[in-house]
Amino acid sequence: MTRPSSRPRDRGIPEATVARLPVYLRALHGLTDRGVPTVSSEELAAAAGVNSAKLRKDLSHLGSYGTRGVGYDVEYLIYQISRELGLTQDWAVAIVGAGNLGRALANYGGFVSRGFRIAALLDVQESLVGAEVAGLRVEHSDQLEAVVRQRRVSIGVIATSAAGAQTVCDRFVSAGVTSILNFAPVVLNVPEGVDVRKVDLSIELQILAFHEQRKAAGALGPDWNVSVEPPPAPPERVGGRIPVDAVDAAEEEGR
Amino acid sequence: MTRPSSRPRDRGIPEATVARLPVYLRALHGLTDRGVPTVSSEELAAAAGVNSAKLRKDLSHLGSYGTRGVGYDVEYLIYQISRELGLTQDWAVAIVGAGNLGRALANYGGFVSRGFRIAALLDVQESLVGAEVAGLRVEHSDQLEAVVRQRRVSIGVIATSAAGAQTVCDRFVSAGVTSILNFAPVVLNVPEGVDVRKVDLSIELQILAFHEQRKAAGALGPDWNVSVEPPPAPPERVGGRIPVDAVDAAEEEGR
DNA sequence: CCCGCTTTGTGCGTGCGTTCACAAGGACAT
DNA sequence: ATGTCCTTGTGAACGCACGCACAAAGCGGG
Repeated sequence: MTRPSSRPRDRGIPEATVARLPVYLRALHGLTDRGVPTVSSEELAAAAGVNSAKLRKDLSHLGSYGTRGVGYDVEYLIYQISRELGLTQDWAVAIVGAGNLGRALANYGGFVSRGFRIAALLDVQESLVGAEVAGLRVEHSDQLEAVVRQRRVSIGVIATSAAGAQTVCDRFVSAGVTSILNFAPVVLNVPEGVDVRKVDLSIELQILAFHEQRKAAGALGPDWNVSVEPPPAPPERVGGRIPVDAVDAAEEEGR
Repeated sequence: MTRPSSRPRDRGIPEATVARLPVYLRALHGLTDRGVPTVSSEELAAAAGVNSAKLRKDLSHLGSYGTRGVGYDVEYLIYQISRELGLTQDWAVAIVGAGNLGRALANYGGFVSRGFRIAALLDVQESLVGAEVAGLRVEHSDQLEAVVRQRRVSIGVIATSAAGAQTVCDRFVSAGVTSILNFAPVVLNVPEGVDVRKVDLSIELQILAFHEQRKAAGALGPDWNVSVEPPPAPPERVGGRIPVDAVDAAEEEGR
């Protein structure tokens, strides 16, 4: 302790910690709803599904907001975490893509309750423009730049198909958006200084499948999954840069 | 190298690697669509948005499937990764919750194209039962256990509200599901041996807000965000278990 | 057959994240 | 005022992950 006060000693909060703060916040909100005034690291950790030592270390990065022998004041801790995450101000969010996912996002209550305000819902498809979703009128994507500037949008959400995502991203960036949440299954290219977070629904399923397979594999012995289908063409190399039309080595029908 | 062959030398693949394999897979599919037969680690890494050394190390965990001086055979690598992830078999998935999110998931093409088959879409709400979504008839949640057993469901997706999530989870588990993908904003309690992956839309936004705030903070100097609203009641402790009405010690305003 | 070019596969150093275990500190009872 | 009890905050050890940089290995040309 170099500082006498209980201020965040260091502005560098580990990424891993930042990612968990919202979880703690949610658990704390649950506690206030139940009228709990004070919570120990052990209890809060259980509610958040983490190790209590990890929780304490995480919280210690924001400052010394607990009372030894007692625990943390729930209300106070909520405020401190919210402030650290920047949730004490409200953030204007624009969602591009009013398909199933875009509509689901617009209707998602978790946004509004955390200081996020859906400033616009945009789509290219004419038939969707003008429709009302979650109290919002769907606007045409042409309006993207105008909307971002006029409504002070600082976070862009991409809920389009993979094909259109990069274009939307570029337009967000050139309009001044520096934080983007991407649901499209593509790797976005952005300049330095722009943050992109990715949520890929199918990736999560694939990770689950991997573990599920492994559980099953244990019961069946190793190598149980080789050749469930004919192993498609082992390396089968022929020339250095074979042109596309060189489809001579047909081999067996791969997969 | 202890093994002469090019089989996965070690069955322990790092989690971080597993999480990236689906990304590589997607990039590889993009390459086949463009007719590219062979790819170097440098190119593939660029397409996947990672470091090329990391990519090579990741792939080395599955075995030695590249050719030095040439690169990787796209088709072959796709097969190997797919097999490792368990995508060569098809997985029956049940989605509970036919709200906006549930419907979005059912319509999401990324599932089917990766070996996942939506076996059922369930909801408690009577008004939704019977509706057709993505070629599926919405069934009542009562059917959960029956559906899981009869259709060999091995992965459960929870797209309900926070309130119902734990119940649905418990029912999945007791019906024998050991892999769960949770979209509800709660920490699920599951027994040993059950894998849960969590996707929380609002957490991602909160992480973005944190970084966005930090960018803005740099320009405004430190402490710019203190007291944008009155700092709510510093610890204000009095007794061990103070009733809500005990509000006396104001202290100095802590922070 | 040999040589040089290209790209893989990996040994190794470094840094981050997690966990243990305990000293420091505050509250309450006596 | 003092001692006991409880919980925080953190020093230190450990383990995983990342990235550099290079040796090993295949390919094509001469």
